[in-house]
Amino acid sequence: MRIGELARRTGISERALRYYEEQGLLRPARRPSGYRDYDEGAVDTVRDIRTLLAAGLPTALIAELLPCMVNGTAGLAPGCPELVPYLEKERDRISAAIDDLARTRSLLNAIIAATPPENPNPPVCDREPAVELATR
DNA sequence: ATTCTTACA
DNA sequence: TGTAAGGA
Repeated sequence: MRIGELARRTGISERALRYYEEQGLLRPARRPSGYRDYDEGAVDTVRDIRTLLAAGLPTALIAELLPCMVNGTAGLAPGCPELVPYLEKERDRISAAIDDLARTRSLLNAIIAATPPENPNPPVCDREPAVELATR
């Protein structure tokens, strides 16, 4: 099938599918026309790629692990025990990131909590804002 | 009509 | 990642 059909059947944009190929996650054949030609298995492969990306794995690692993954009753799983350490390493990296953000949040909370009580008479900011505050 | 590559108000 | 441009 061509990229359009795969995009439809997976719900993934053609842009993303081409990106996955660029990252070595998909290797579709090419037609004489230059059009990419995906086999049926590509549908499942894309699903697995989405799963792994959602799990926070970097594309470089996904490219290496993907061919070794299998589908057990519990879903996508490592094909052999040797892969587990790689997954655990990523999990630890994510845990560390969560901890970092938690610390950042605490700091921000402290700043917010330090807000002065309601002022009887209006504003005290005499300076003009250095930049426009984005309205998002 | 589809897809391809390249590039970025 | 979206999207526009310019070709096949």
